Amino acid sequence: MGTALQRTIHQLRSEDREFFQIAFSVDCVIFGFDKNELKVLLIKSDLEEFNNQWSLLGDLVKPNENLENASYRVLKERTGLDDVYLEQVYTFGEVNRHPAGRVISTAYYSLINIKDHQPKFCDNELHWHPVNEISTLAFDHKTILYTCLERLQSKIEEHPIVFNLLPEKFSLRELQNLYEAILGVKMDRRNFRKKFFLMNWLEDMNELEQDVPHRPGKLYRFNASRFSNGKVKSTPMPV
Amino acid sequence: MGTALQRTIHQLRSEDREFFQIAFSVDCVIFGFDKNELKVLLIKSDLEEFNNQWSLLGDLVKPNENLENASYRVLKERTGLDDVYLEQVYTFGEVNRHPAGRVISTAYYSLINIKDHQPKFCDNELHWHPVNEISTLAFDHKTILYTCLERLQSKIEEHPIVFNLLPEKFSLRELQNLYEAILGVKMDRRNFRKKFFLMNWLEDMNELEQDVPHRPGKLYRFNASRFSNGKVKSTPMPV
DNA sequence: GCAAAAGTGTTAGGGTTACACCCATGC
DNA sequence: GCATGGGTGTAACCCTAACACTTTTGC
Repeated sequence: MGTALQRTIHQLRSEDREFFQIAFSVDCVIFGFDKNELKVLLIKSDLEEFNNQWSLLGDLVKPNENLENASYRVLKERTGLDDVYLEQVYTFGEVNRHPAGRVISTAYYSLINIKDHQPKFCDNELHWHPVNEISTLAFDHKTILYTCLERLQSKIEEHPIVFNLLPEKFSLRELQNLYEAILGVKMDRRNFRKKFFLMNWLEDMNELEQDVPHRPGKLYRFNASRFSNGKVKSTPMPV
Repeated sequence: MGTALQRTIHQLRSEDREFFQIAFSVDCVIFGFDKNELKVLLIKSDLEEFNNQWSLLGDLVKPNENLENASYRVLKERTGLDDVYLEQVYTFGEVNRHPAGRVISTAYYSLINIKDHQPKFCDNELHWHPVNEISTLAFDHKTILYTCLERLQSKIEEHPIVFNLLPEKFSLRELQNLYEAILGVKMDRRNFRKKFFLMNWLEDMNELEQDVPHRPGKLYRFNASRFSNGKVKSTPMPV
């Protein structure tokens, strides 16, 4: 199956060990939202050490490629998407975190809209897993996943990034379901609506949901110009 | 001056370029507090490319050393201190950030108490610089410094870490001056006292300041047990 | 008409902010 | 006694959280 450098980092086998002094990789926690669940895109590991466990998508960083570009490349190769939201979270550098040798890895998370892009990779070894139902992952990927999830949770409290997980037009109910899925809490519907309208992040499309078995809700889209005009609340603690 | 691997990463010269495919380093933003100013510990760069500019303290990560240990080692070698507060912030991986070749670097910041430890390194090329008076630094170290400062600013809003910058016993005035120096804002004295006593992080030592030309203030120390018992306020946004 | 979710306002409580006077000490 | 900063309380405001009924649509 080619040389070590032709494999993705998580396919490297113990017999590749001689190639490494310190290798450097990126791992992408690719979040999606579907059926009211937060999901993460995983790939089957073919390392014997990890016996068919699932792992995050990652790859070695090339000598002439910066970290963010490496993450975009992984995303592009695996999902066909560019122009996605991407944020660096943390770098994992434990000596024995990879069985094939020393691999330091920087974790990024990205937010993509499953509905518009799922067909592009439904036929390979990738799979969307509900974040809540994941018990084990290969390597230290469970730690990486939860570190990224915590970052996402705190990020959405002040920044309008969840829109990257939704179709262009969405109802307030969908938006609230998404917040509830990410934060793992239930929220009050009236307060949620009030807060979002106060934030001034939404633009009313003057359209209604279609094909719902109940009163249809209004559709909105994220209005980036309103956000860049508006100020993000900052609380200059501690007093 | 020895081989490339014997030099610290920021002393590497262009003629060392051949050694690199990708090298990996840590950079430490070492914060201190003195004379009501937030300071950072810097070292003179001897790269000709950077013509005597100041730079952060850093070093290459060894193949059998994890990232945090590498940071502790830099701190120990340079300041004689271990057991300091240390937090990873961000990894900087631009292709051309180091003139000697490709160096990816993970930034950590640490908080140390200048007053108790300054004598240990007053005689070498290290110097404490007021953060507010820094105009340029070697490499991308100014970006690294400000990234770490922003992390510190948000961190102290919810976590009791500033005590690492103070002597064991301190007055509320000193504590407030420290918060003001880090956050770059003025705060109301009465509200500051009220909030801190509510937080329940402080233990009254029943001692007073000495040798001050005015009414002496009470001395306190941080009470870790109170903190671990107490809950940190969390605001489950966005609603 | 019935089920299901959309849409809508008010109130109480808690936290934050703004603000002024007396007190203790050194000189 | 005077200069300096320590120590203290209250009131207004804002934000958050809790809470129930009517409306619209599909079936």
